Amino acid sequence: MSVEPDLDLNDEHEESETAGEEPSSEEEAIISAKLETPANLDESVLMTVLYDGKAERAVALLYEKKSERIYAWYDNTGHRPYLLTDIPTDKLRELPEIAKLNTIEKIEYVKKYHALDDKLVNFTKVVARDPLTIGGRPDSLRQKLPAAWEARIRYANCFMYDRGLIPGATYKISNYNLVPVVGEPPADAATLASTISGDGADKDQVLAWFRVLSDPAPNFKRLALDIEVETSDGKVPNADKSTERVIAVSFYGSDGLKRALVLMRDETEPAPVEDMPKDLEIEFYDDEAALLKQCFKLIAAYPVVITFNGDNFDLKYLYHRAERLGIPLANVPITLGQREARLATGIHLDLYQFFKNRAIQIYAFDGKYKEYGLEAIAAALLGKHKIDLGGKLAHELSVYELALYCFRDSQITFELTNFNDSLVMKLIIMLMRISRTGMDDLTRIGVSSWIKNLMYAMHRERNYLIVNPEDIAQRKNISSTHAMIKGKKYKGAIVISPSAGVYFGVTVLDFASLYPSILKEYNLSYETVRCPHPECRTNLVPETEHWRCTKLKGIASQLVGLLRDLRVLWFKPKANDSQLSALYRSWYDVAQRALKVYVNASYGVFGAETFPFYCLPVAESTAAIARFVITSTVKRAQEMGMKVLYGDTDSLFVLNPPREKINDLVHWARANLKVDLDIDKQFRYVAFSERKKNYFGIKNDGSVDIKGLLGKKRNTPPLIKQAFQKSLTALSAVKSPSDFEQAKSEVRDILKQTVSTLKSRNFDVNDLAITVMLNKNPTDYKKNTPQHIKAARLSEDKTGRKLSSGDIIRFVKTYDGVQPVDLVSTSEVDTSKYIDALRTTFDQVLDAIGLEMDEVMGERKLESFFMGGSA
DNA sequence: GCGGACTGCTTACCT
DNA sequence: ACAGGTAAGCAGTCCGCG
Repeated sequence: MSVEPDLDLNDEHEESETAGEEPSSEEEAIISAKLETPANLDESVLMTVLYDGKAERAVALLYEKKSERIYAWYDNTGHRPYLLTDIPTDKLRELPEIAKLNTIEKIEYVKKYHALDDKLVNFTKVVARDPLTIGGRPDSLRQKLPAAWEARIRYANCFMYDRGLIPGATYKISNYNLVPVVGEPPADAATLASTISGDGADKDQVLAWFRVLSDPAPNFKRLALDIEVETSDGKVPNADKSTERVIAVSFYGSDGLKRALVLMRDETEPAPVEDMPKDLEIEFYDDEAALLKQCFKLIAAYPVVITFNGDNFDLKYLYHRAERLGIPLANVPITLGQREARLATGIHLDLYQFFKNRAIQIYAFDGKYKEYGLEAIAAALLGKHKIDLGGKLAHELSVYELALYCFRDSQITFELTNFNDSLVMKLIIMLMRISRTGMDDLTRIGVSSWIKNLMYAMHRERNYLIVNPEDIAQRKNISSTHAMIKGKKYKGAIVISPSAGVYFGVTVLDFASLYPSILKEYNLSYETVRCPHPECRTNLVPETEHWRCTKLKGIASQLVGLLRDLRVLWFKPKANDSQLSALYRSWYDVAQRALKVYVNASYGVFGAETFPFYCLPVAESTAAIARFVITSTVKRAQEMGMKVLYGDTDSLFVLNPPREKINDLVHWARANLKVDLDIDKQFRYVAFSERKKNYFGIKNDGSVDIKGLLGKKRNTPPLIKQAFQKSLTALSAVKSPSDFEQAKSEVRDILKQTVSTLKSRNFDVNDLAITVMLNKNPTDYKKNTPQHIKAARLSEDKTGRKLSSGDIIRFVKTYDGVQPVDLVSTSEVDTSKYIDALRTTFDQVLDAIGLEMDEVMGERKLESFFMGGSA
């Protein structure tokens, strides 16, 4: 059995400003004829669910573990798209626009729990034959009805939620039916499930989570690919036009495939390069179309294909190039959507999209990479690099050099999914399960959509109405605090001002996942903050006029609480449990990391208008309670005779606290504030200037923690950074107050040395480069022209290469403004600007250790260096 | 015409 | 398109100054 490919116009098109709108999804649902639809299938991972317009049915893509292939399962339950409305069925049938529609299959009453009003409500459910009848066209039902609910959910997702399908989990096909494969939960999980369910969660539900998250993922068969394109005019190749030839395509497969396809251009007798990997197979082609056909054959042979920016470049380019060369579309496994390149034969994973996700960058990888290029990410996570062409372009290489260059990119792209025991693949699978999101979507959408998807699924599971964003806004678009920052909607966290100085023996306490704990313990959710019950109105959140429900447990509160508890009480301890095999430990570690990513974002989304459950009072209450928690704890600590030096949001820096007092404080916080206070770390000493978010601390083992200081910022020139690093090394040797004189004198020497380097111009301009990232395209800076934009424009003029958002600018300050670092000579450098920068960078350290710059530099004021250096 | 006070823009950071 | 808070540098504006 096979299915014709078809373009499905699904739903969700216009009204892009509407919160809760799906990203355009129509084009996604192109299913190829190439996938088999077997009657029976062994254990398989549910990869994604799509809608097949031709078949008019949802289709699940499954990765069978045994055969390592993708199969399709078509819905055989007769599920259909629908929406809800409050118009009674008989009235609805009389409406002319309904009467004349022949794609409506059924109109019936359903009861839904309306959480905002805490009551069961009757709705009319309009079931249609296809998603476009519901939404996605100007004349769709959702546009015609005065009010509609659940009409904006992509059909494939709607189907998934109604069927309770969990992407990433294990299923099989048995006599054409899709059935979950459920493992037994670990024996000791039952006890814990009772504990967690004590908070209002259903015990079976907790056990279901255990089963799903504990099930290890297979090691997916996959193929990484990368292409190189000729660039005759020196411009970046345009993937929408594909006018230039594809000169190389390389592959790296999990099965050991290492191959490069290279186009023969002028060379007749290619000369191999020295250090060619022995197992790299190179195939030469005279005909570009033949090369592409071979490329497509390989792509089609793998269930998962990995690229780095394939959505916007590699696969897009290949598609349009194939079109241009007249390759029949039936031989091209790629289909292009609005925002992604899809494969008819499997799943396309674009790692660029995944790593660019802020939540992944910050929480999963601790901010180890700061730029989103392949080179930067591979360097940070793998310690591997692209081949340095030293300014040459790919098409200027010999065919062997080109093969090697291209191949290295495929290799590191693959390794990004393979390092650390395939951490990235596992993380993706785990996040798919938690967020109820297919692999294709998960890697392309942000956390707010991950959370939205799970929330929708939970609403359907419990027969809650999925309310419209307007329903929430109408009832509670109200704020009662003022943000510190202009343009922000409400007041956030508290930062305690430190007093300048060096403090020996500092313990840092912090509240364990404070915001999620507050959502859980204080019953915060869109329906429980400012709930409809008059009797709850006195249960006020401090500093606000919001009240919290005393009668019912909020759905978001419960969900966040459940995920938090699973992480803290189960997966985190199990990840460190030496009783368990290494395999399970590492899997549990992935689980706890994925849960952390998810749970950490769960507060912020309530303050984001784009989140369909956007509810300012929830975000505001969370922040207000967090302020209450930290201020009360500080007060309590002071009453107990402890000195609190500093604190930021959820942390307290305490001077030499006795162990018993800490224990008392921890118990007090649990009992009175319902939050867990932990010992985070211990410093031999901490040095504060009086700036907030700005200090350094030396741990007992001599390691250094630097926070917020200019010396660690990316836009500080290397010369100054190095001086700063050296000074901190000197300071890290300080063991007691009496060691300070020595360290101070070293800092003094470093500073003098640096000033003299600047003054004598005995530097490399690269060491003076200020590195800044473009957050917009250079043409989009309308309000003013910052220095890095001036430099960027100069650079564009000179090289002819357009710079764009995400690019890095390196520039140097000169006597008449700025210059890109590549275009500047030593004599143009305005050294006084750098002495100023050195001063501000060191002021932050010197303020803390009780020195002054002028004092450090001796009698001669810095200005005199400046006079001597310039003019 | 010029400098100081001010505001706003921009980036990078912290939690 | 998860949030707000802080530091810093620079661009641009307004005002006063006989």
